[in-house]
Amino acid sequence: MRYAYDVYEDRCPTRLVLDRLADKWALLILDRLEGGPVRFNHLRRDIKLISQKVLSQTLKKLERDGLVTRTVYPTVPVTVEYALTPLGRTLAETAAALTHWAEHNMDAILASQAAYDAALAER
Amino acid sequence: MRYAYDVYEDRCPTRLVLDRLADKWALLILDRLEGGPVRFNHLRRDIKLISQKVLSQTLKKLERDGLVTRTVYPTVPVTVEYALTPLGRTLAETAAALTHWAEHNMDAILASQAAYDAALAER
DNA sequence: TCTCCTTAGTATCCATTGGAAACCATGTTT
DNA sequence: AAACATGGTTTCCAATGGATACTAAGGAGA
Repeated sequence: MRYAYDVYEDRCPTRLVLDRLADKWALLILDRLEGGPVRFNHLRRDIKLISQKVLSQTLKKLERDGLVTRTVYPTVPVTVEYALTPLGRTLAETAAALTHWAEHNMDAILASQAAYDAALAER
Repeated sequence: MRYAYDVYEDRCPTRLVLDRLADKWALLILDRLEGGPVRFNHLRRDIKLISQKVLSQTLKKLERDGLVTRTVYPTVPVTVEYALTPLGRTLAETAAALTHWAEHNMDAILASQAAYDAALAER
């Protein structure tokens, strides 16, 4: 069985989506939201070195795609909570697989990079 | 059980790896190589609209990370074949999950985007 | 022979993106 | 009054991305 969409085709909207998902920050945010709703500055503190601009932009895109909801509570100062939608949750599982793969296979990759660089320097 | 690495930490090398994997083109290339070795120009034709520069750069990074091998055959003109390493194959499965997710959930995302944009225009 | 085609890239240029830092409004605490 | 919290936007510069043209080596066709 085949899908109606094909990521290998330019013009295919999946390209736009893949472009969105294949983003370091988007993956980390989705991963981080899996445990439940999180506030803006909380995300900012958890995901080290993400800038406010990029966090804000990325959340806006994820909200537009229907992966994340944004809820404002009229406290003082205002509280804004981000949470996964059901659709977002299905993606977060896939995203988690990627981040876990990275954590899991880090040693092999570092070793390969060292060997590659050494071989290059030798020439 | 916990890993020795944590993607949420800056300084953690997994950040660099996630940065590499969280790339539209890298995912598409890994996905494409799952079926077996493929030549440079074949990849270029298959992955529509990828530029030669980006394809070349991405393959080089994947090779450095030990995910892809590059084999040169002294034919005329020269043939260069790219293939997944065993490590690369484990990642390709995860990458495939992402591209398939995109193909599978495209309609829901397009609908969400349309609703979001309509609500924005209304205001 | 001259020109075009193939291979797998590199080189160059410009536009878009990314990140660092400053700034904003609002209101509480010190 | 000054500092801190909230959740952002704005500004600026450096880095990245993509389009295009170019390279070298050799084969095929005119």
